[in-house]
Formats: sequence, structure tokens, C-alpha cells
Amino acid sequence: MAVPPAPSVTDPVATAAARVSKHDTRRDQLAESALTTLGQLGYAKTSLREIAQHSPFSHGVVHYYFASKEELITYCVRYYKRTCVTRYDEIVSSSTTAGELQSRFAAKLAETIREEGPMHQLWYDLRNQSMFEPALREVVLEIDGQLEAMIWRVITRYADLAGRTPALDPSTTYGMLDGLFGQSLLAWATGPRDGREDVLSVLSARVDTLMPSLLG
Amino acid sequence: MAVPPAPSVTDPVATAAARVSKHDTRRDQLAESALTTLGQLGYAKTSLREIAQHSPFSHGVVHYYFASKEELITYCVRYYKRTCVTRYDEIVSSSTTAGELQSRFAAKLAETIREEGPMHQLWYDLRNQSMFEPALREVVLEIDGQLEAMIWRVITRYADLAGRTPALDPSTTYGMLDGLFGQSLLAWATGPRDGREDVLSVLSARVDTLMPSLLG
DNA sequence: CCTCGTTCTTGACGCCTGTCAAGGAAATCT
DNA sequence: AGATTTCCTTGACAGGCGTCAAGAACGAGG
Repeated sequence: MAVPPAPSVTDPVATAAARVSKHDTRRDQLAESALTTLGQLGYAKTSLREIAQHSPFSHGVVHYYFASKEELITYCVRYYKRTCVTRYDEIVSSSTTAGELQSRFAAKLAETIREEGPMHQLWYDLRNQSMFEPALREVVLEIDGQLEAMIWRVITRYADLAGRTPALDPSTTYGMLDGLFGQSLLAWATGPRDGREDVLSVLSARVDTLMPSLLG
Repeated sequence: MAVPPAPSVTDPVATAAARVSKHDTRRDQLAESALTTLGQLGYAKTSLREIAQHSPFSHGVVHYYFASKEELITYCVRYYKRTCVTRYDEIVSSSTTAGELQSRFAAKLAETIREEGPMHQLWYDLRNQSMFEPALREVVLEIDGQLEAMIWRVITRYADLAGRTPALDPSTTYGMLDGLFGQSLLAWATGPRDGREDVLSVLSARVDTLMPSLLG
């Protein structure tokens, strides 16, 4: 995305725009490198040098694009969120029955752990760190709210399709599902590798059987 | 607890026992200092020097009683667990009706955040760190299992008193309640100070209204 | 082709970390 | 009381950290 426009022979506006675009592209590139490193090592043990080493650049370049480590981290979190907070929207809009939405949502929860486990580990890490690190609170609160809204879109659509109403408020619903998700993520991340698929199918099954009771 | 016995004039057995006891007492003392520091700063930002500074000793003494930082941390976690995994047992054994158990349990959940918030923050921190730090996994898994068992004691007793049966398996029940608890802890820890009591009463209310649906 | 602004590398700084060794202080034993 | 073991402090080490400054490499404009 954001491909720089073909540079005209002499167009200061276009070239300036290209510069800005390139600048932002680099920031995203660094953010992506940082995210993979953060997902592997966690917030605490990830250093700027380590991030640079997992990128095509040297450690000094980080400070050319980001004023501080803190700015890089928060930029990363927001960058990561862009792709995450709409994860279930396609399922929400394309499911035609409550049963379909229910089983597809349950399956997708497991799938996203399988496909992006480290990213979720990082999210839970950062959310927890925000309890000790005030600098993280703003961005964590923002994303947590978006995740809650995302879940609520699933539940309200689910209720609509079932011709019923949600049994609980958005926050409680999110808290419960998030608890189950985090529990499975923990087991997935810390358990034996050959037990991972079992963990995921248990999660799917649990959510699948639990969802009807989320309607009143 | 564990007061050293009055030293007899010459009794190698007794004095040796006293030595061991004193040694363990110091370890517990250091663990307690470490726990308060860990609860305030979190796992990542807590150094051995910081721990020693919050204790009556200098930083070198840590390595006299613990071989490494890792050993201190895991010792701390186990020390902390001793008091924690039986937190609701008194309520379980002394409640005489399902309604009483339900409301007392819901109130106790909130109370323990109010009374020992930092300890719970630390627990969630360590549990998350175990996803990145294999050294923590064994002790985290052990305690998480004990917490699940603790919750299950509440639920089975609750079902008994109500003359019904638990609707879900232990793991799912724990995952859901833990999600709600962690959600409230996060809000309690990161939100404004004058909103803390509101957070806690919301948690109590939620659990109180949710518990009947945990029975089948 | 030369110049100039942007981009990136290298190397250094001050600080903090876990660990450990040497030795002083205190308690215990003979 | 002297000897010996236990306990604790001090100071140092090697290494990693975030940050930044100086300059090389690069690419576009004149």
C-alpha cells in the first residue's frame, strides 16, 4: 500500500509527497520488524538493537525515524491494531444464519491464534505492562475499546440472526470471551508443540457451545 | 511463624535446626521484600538492587540466599501462592446457602483487588511473561492449576448448595471468571484513582448476576 | 558532473544490570 | 577468651541498554 507516485521530471509537490510517503513507509517497515521481534521476545526483553537486527537496517536508524523507544512501541501497537480490530467483520457481514456465525466465529478465534500467535502474546504482554508503565495506558485503552467493539459487533449480529437479544453488556461479554481466548493462548504458547491443535479445537468447541448462552 | 526454638546450651541438632529455620526465614523475608517491589514495578523493571533497597539488606545478600534472580523469582511466586490459593475456602466452608456463597464470593473478588491489587498485577504479569520466558512456565502452570481448583471448589459447593450441578467444566469456568477478574484489575490499576471503587462494585455485580448461569 | 539534502552506519557516552569475590562484622562453639 | 563458622557489605567485573553525534553513502536538482 501507499506506493510512491511516479516522479515527474520536476514537481516539488510530488517529490515532497514521495518523500513523506517514503518516510512513512520506512516507519511501517521498522514497525513490522519490531513487531516480529516483540512477538518473539516480549516487550521486556526486546531492545532497539535486537529490533534493528531483525530489520535490514542498523541500530542507529531507529532514532532517525522514531524519537524514542516509547514512540516506536506505541506506533507499533497502533500499526498492529489496524489489521486486527476488523478481524471478524467479514464473518459478521457474510454469515446468513446464527449457527453459521457461531461456528465460524468460534473457528476463527482458534485460527487467529494459530496464524498470529506471537502477535496476540504481544498484545497481552503490552496490555499487562500498561499496569506498570503509564506511557502505554492510552494506546492500550484505545485498542482494548476497539476490541470490545469488535466483539460486540459479532454478538449483536449474532443476536439479530437468532432473533434474540444479547444477554449481557458489551464489557462483560468481552471480558468473558477474552478470558477464554487468553487462557487458550497461554496454553498454546507454553504447552508442548504437539498439543497445540488440541488446545485450539478445545477453544473452538467451548466458544461454540457457550455462544447461545450469551443471548437472552 | 517459625520462631527459632530457644537454644539449649549444647545441642547440635537443635542449633542446626535453628540455623536452617533462620535461613528459611531470611529467604521468606527477602521474598516478601521482593514481592512488594515486584508488585509495584512489575517483573521486567524490578532489579535485584531495587529489591534489596526495599529490604533491610544490601544488594549482595540476595546471592547469599538465592543462587540467581530466577530462583528468587520462582521462590517468590510459590511463597505468594501459599496465601492465595485458599483465599475463598473460608467462604466456601462457612456459607450455608447458595445465595450467601454467591454474594460473598462476588464481594470477595472485589475485595482482594482492593486489598492486594499489586500482587494480582504481578501474578498476571508473571503468567504472561511465562509465554516468553520458559523458566517461569513450570511454576506458573502449577499455580494456575491451583487457582483453577480453588475456583472449582467454589463452584461445586455453590452447585451443591443450590441442589444443582455445574454447567461448565472447571477450565472453562475458571477462564471466564479469570477474564472478568483480570479485566477489572486492569481497569482498577490503570484507571483514575477515584473510579476504583466503581470498578470493584461493577465486578461484584457482574459476578453476582452471572453465577446462576454457571449452574446447569 | 558537481552539489546538496536525505538516509544510513559507526562508534561512543553514561547508566544500569546480574553476578561474584574479598573481607569485615557478628554470632556460635570449644 | 579465643577460634571458627555464619552472615552481610562493599566494590568490582563484563555486558547490555537507550541515546546521540559525526560522518559516510546515496540520490535527486541544478
